[in-house]
Amino acid sequence: MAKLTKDGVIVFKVAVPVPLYQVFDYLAPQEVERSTYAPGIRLQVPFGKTVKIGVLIEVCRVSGPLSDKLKPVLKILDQQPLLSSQDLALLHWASRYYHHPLGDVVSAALPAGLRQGRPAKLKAERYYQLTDDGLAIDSQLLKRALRQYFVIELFKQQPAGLSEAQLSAYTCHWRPAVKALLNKQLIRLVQPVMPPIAGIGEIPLIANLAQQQAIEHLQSALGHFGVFLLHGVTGSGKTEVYLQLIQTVLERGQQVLVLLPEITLTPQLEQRFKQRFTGIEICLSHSKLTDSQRQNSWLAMQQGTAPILLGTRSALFTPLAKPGLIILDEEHDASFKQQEGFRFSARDLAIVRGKLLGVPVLLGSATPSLESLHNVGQQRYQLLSLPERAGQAKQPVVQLLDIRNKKMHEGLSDVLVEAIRKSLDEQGQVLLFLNRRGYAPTLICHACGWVARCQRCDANLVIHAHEHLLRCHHCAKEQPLPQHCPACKTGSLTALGLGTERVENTLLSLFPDKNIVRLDRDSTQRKGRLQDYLQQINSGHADIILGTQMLSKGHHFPKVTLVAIIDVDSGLFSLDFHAPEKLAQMIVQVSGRAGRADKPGKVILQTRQPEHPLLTTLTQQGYNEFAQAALAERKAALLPPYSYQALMRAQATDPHLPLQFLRDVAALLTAHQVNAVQILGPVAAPMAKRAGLYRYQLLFNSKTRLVLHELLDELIVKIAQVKGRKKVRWSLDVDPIDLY
DNA sequence: AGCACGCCGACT
DNA sequence: GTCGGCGTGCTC
Repeated sequence: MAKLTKDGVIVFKVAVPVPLYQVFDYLAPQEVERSTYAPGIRLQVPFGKTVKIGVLIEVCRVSGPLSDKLKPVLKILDQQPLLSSQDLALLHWASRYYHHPLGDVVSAALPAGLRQGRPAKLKAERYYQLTDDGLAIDSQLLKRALRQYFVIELFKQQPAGLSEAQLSAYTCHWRPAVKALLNKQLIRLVQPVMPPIAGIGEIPLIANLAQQQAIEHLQSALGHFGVFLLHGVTGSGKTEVYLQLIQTVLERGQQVLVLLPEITLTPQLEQRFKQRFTGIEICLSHSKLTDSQRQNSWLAMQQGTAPILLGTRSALFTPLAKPGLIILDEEHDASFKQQEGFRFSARDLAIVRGKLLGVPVLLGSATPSLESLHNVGQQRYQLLSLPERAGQAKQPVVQLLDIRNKKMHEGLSDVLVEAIRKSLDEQGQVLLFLNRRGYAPTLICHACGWVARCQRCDANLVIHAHEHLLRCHHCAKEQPLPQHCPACKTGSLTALGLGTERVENTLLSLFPDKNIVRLDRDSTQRKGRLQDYLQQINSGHADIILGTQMLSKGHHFPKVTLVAIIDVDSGLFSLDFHAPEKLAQMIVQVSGRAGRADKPGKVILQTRQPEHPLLTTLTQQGYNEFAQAALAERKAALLPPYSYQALMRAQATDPHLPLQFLRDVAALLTAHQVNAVQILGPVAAPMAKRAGLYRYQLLFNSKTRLVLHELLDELIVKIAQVKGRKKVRWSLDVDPIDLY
């Protein structure tokens, strides 16, 4: 097998999708032209007894003796690189930083189809045009089929024809209408001849002074790397800053990558983009799309045929033919961190990517993460503030409501009930927040104290009264709601605590003539249900809106005048040092739903801890003061961002195995490392058993990033020596955000 | 992660 | 005597 020629042999270094910390060498096919050797192309290679699709990382000319293990590449799948050298540099960086195998990292960057070796062809766009009949027809005749009417009107405005992507940009659900019109021979399929229409739809809003300053500052920053934190209170018009800046980038002929926490939860933002950039193709990439839709968005950006991509965290890796700007909205949101497998932070990698591409990165939030604020303090990021609400809207008034020794109606104090009544009398909408779905979190026997526990998790089962069942919120296991206590057979069972279902019942009896909408994962599971409810809320049909976390993300409810957080205390006592930050962000985000338009808003926080410093600082002095205080605490305790952490987790059905594994791992550390880096554990995870698996963890906390990463590098190599490594599932989480 | 090789229990 | 259990080791 070994070859040695006068000029040497060409060897390909290939990233293969296996969890191994190395690249693999292959003999290059002799017949291929030099031009196809570029890194970033996909290759089919033999791997063990199977065949895999890998990505070419490096081309080497080797003239010495070769290892006889080398096998030849089977097939070259791309003529042009799918990933540019900057894309590959980002993946390399991520692989090193997160100590994750490069092959896996490369896989995460490719859409499923390309990963499986399918051709990198953008699906040919179909174009449609009016026929002579279609041109002549009086569209009023189609009024009975509204979609068809709307579509034919569109075609009349665009006599040159429309592509599928353009139709999608104008309207959704156009396919059945187009099919019907084709059948009626009012439109026909034509050869793609048209360039995409470039025109700005909706006219930009008039920006206020702060917005204008932010826009101008950002416009002047285009063309080179820089990180900007746009801190805009809810309703201050961050989106308008994005839109006007994007317009400038498009005019420069460049592309924009916009990352959102959960795009399915922000249809309003997508709508605003479509309205503003009418007729411009806006690509989407999120988990609700099919693989082929995501692949098409990926290729359209990679080839430069589309200018804007809106996507969730994995869209970060989408190649950009003409990169101009990266925007990451709601940068504080935890869903930018992948929580399994390759545990990357899309926010942190966006900054690395911006640097590699030489483009600005814009982070936006009403409640910036402590890390980002710290980076502003370190002058690594530039702060742009939008301190006031756009238009007429006023900041809401926040009240801490002490409910100790107060009369309660299933979690709602008299004072709160009166406030709700008053707001409803004044024709305002009321929004109630309770971050616990189901009827009640605990089912307990009044006679013997038995509690309904999940058999597979260290957790109580939650009562879901409408469905007559008990459900575990950690493993999704369900069982029927028992009628009698399974332990003592005689005792009566009592529901302990509050969930949204229970509060909904209370509200129904307190306000029988009001329309109450409950928004949580249970009530919105059916497709289209969420849209339905949002429609009811925005049309003013809903009087009281009750919901969980869902309410704090992205939705704007302009008619809401009162917001209440029913149980703010439940967030005050977590072990995780990130908890206060998350609670403060939640409170501010939920509060931001109040009084967005002309009506002033009021926010009530029910608490039995009215003196708690987090609550008093936040409500009396605001988020910035809270953040500075929280950062001071982190600094005193030497916690991130003043230290650097990594968490190794291990789990197995037998509790002994992960514990022993992590002990063996800890034993691999040198005396020097044990001195330099704080090592906590191994200990059982806060929820030691979950879905039948016992979980343990080992935490590393280091004053310097370099020392931590050197330790992890050595550890990863040495883990190969640990006997029990195959009997557990282990993972390494760099910069963990929940220590569970 | 796959996949094969390898050494110990209940079956046609 | 075999079929198959999953422990261990390797993949250019």
